[in-house]
Amino acid sequence: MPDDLSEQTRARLANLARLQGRFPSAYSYPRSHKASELLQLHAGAPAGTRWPEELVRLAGRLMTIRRMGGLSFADLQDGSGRIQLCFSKQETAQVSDLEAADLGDLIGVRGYPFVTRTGQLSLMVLEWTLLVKSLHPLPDKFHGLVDPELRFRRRYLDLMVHPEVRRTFELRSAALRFIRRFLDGLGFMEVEGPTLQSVAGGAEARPFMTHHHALSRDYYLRIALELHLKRLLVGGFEKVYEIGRVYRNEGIDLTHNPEFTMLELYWAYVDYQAILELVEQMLGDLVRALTGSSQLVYQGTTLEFRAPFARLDYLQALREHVPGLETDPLDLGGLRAYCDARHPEWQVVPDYKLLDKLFSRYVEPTLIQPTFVMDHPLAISPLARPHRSREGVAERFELYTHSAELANAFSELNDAQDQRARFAAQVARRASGDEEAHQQDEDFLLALEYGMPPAGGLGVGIDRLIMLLTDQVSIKEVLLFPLLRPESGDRSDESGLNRS
RNA sequence: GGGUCGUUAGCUCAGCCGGUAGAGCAGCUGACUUUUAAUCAGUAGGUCGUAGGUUCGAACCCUACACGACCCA
Repeated sequence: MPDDLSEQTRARLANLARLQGRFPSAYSYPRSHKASELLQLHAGAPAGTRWPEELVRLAGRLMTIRRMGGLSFADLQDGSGRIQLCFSKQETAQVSDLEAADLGDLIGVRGYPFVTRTGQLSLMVLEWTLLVKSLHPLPDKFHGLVDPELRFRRRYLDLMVHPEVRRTFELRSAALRFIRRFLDGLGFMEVEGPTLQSVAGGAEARPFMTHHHALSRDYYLRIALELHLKRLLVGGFEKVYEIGRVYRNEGIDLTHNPEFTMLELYWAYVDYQAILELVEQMLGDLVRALTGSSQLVYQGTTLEFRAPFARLDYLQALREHVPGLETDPLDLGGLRAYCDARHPEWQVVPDYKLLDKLFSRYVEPTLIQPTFVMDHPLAISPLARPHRSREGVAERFELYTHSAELANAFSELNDAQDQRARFAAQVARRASGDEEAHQQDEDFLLALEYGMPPAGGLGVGIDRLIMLLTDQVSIKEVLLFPLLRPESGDRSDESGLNRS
């Protein structure tokens, strides 16, 4: 045995050696019930009841043991919940083996249900077996795992000891399942675009770069799903969606993780009004499916998801909320002058980004209840179609809730020549140092030149949506494995088991 | 990128004005047949994030770095 093993691991290995002869290594353990099923089965039975004929088998992790000489109680946790086990010298010869059991061990038990004096449904164990030894102590059984860094680095421990964390991810899964079912029900087809792309387009963001050795060239990880889904519209698929990871090379904070999940959908022969109605219905139904009502409480604020959601014109909102703004927001010169006077700290911000700056600063904080912000300036909507009856704006909307953007949609630009001109403007921005501006994507333009049907499209940040649904403030709480820097220094792990 | 705070036993945390390290849980030994944060008695366990510096003496003061949390850009 290596010397650098912790005292606790050493004790567990000794216990393992003691049990190994008695319990052959298990490859399976047929279970008759899950913990919660058994609890439900006998819910409400009076204290003292026993079902000695009813032999059941459970398997799970030993979370606590309370030894009292000839009688011991323990809690067994499986995927469904926890149930109390009882080991009595009168009922099983294996009480002494229990001395070599450690918290965290996975065990299988056979026994019969009964209700204790205090009314707790428990399993009287007649026979138990070790399925695998846990070589490390569990986190504090009362306080759990508090250190956020440890929680994310060893998410398995977090999940093991915090049922509410488990519930967050179950809810995430349920929400995604709901969305897929909803879209499938409308006749949408789920597709998968490439994550390795020679041009990373569809959004304004810095991409990650990687290298393909056999092809001897660099590729980007995708920053959006958009441009390939639109190629599918050209190809004749009329209702497609993708739920997938995108990667953006930017900082990490409460609402940003470098990889996150987007939903994008494209629907041929409709405009953004149809998409708006779809969003309204999908989110309304989703909230109802998960909470049982049209309301959601997020950070103490009750959000009402009953249709119709509020509508707010983008330019109108700027005029109303930006103090002292006299000029037309579309007049970039006037905007520059205003900002120079009022926000000198934005002098390095390019003119075309001032709209967004002002919107974030003055309008977003007011958008608490679900609100569709309508018809954004064309200058900040390079993939959206110009508004059919208004100058300078696009047929576009974003849905805001609790001051956060949840969805972004437009009538998709399908004029190849206009798109080419928009890209050219983006490339000029790039040349002037804006690393987030779009790159020219000739391959995409070629597709557009074959003719993409008029269409509505939608993007939804799934992680932000899940945060809202699970009342979480940090995106790390809705990602199973958020990105962290590698731990510093020579990480000779505390068990030494991974080293030889 | 800037600022603030944090990092002490496997986990959760104390540690005063700088005087040489503490508790609870977990572990180990023992008692205990209705406990459920079991209880009781005993016991072992520490590169105090890392590297420097100041000092007779540093977990504590100073500097740099690493990782994390929060705030700002």
